[in-house]
Amino acid sequence: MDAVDGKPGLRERKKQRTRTAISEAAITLFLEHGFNQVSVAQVAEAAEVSKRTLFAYFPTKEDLVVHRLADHETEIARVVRARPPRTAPLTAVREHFLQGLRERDPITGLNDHPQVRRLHRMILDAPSLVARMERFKTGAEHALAQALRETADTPELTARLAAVQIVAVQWALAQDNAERLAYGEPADERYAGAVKDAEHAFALLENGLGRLT
Amino acid sequence: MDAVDGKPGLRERKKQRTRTAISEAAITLFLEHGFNQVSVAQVAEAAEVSKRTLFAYFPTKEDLVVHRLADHETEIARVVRARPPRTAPLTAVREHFLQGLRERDPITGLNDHPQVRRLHRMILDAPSLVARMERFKTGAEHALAQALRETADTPELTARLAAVQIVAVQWALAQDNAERLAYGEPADERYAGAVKDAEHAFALLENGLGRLT
DNA sequence: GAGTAAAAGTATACCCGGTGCAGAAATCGC
DNA sequence: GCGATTTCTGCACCGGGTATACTTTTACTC
Repeated sequence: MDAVDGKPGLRERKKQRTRTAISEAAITLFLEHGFNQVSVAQVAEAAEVSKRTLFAYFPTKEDLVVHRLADHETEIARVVRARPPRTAPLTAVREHFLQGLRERDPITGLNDHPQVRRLHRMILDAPSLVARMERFKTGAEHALAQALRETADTPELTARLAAVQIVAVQWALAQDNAERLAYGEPADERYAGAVKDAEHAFALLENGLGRLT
Repeated sequence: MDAVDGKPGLRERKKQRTRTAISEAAITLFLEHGFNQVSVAQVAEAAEVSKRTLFAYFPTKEDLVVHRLADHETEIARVVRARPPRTAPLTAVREHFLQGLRERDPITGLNDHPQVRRLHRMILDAPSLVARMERFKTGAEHALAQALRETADTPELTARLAAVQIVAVQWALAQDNAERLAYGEPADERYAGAVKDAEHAFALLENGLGRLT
């Protein structure tokens, strides 16, 4: 068995296969019966793997779900780093979010595909998953703060403050959208309002809460 | 056994005593050995109560610690509601936070009493407790948003956005202070810097991130 | 291509947080 | 005192997660 083909050896390929097998078995069962209603033992059995092996791939039950979102954790930070020269970080983030709305990126909360909605519902119904998402937010804040420090040489504290505000606002927008779709509003119908709300929110971020009396 | 004394009957008094007995046994053991190193069974034994009874008083292990902070969850909201007429909500929150700094209120992160510091360390060392604190933040956001809606008739979305920003910033300030004290800086020495940072942070909230390039 | 070190997987037993249940014990109201 | 109600308890159980000791599989080398 020469390595004529791609780089990864048999071992790596097998590992990858088991990993996706476990993940897919998990998602399937969780979507069907709910996160709390399915035990990891059942997932392991469905994936034809021992419980111990499952935990070798995913450190906790929650990771079976959230590992798919790991990439988004640093997304805002990447957007800030990759922004065109002489562009304010906030502008870059806003444009990125608006683009997400146009593309119905699930992370904006504006995607009403049944799969996405069911996933959303599943997460909201499981407190431990919600808590895990919060940790995600924290990670995004740290990554963004670092990006701000490094690309806009913002002072330490200012970077942290700006980061937590930006992440919090973006999260709130997404939640608001998702909430409305959960109530049955179609994404295409919500789109205009979502854009207006986003623009309002980013304007608030840019100009501050000073107007509030 | 007449009820010559105060109102609460024997039953209520006993319940209250058991409750504090459990809580204090828990805090003592947790501070001494660490949250994860002590099992609820040990806490129950120390409080001379069955495990089942412990869970009748505190729904989860984490609650043994966090129930003491329950009051702070709605603190910001109360401050906003109780603000003098014609005062901006943000002003009220800022003044309250500055007062907290002066009084070394533990919630500002500027209290270096050994007890407080050990508690802080204990929480940070236990992921499940950190997660629980996040839920606290969420509760504070909701309460504040409602207060803004009701006392400044801020539109729904604006209230939510302002609330998440304010809570996030205040939390970040407290964390920054606590972090520095954890490094050994005395509270009295940190005080001036903490005030300056807080004023900077609230100015940022008021005037927005527009200056950021 | 056989042999072997290293890696991956398994079975089993265990710890801990949390719950259901059935009955004992304490408190209350009269 | 006495019955009704509440509280407490012991025990068995579930599910997530880990330790240990063992077998299987892959990779490397001659």
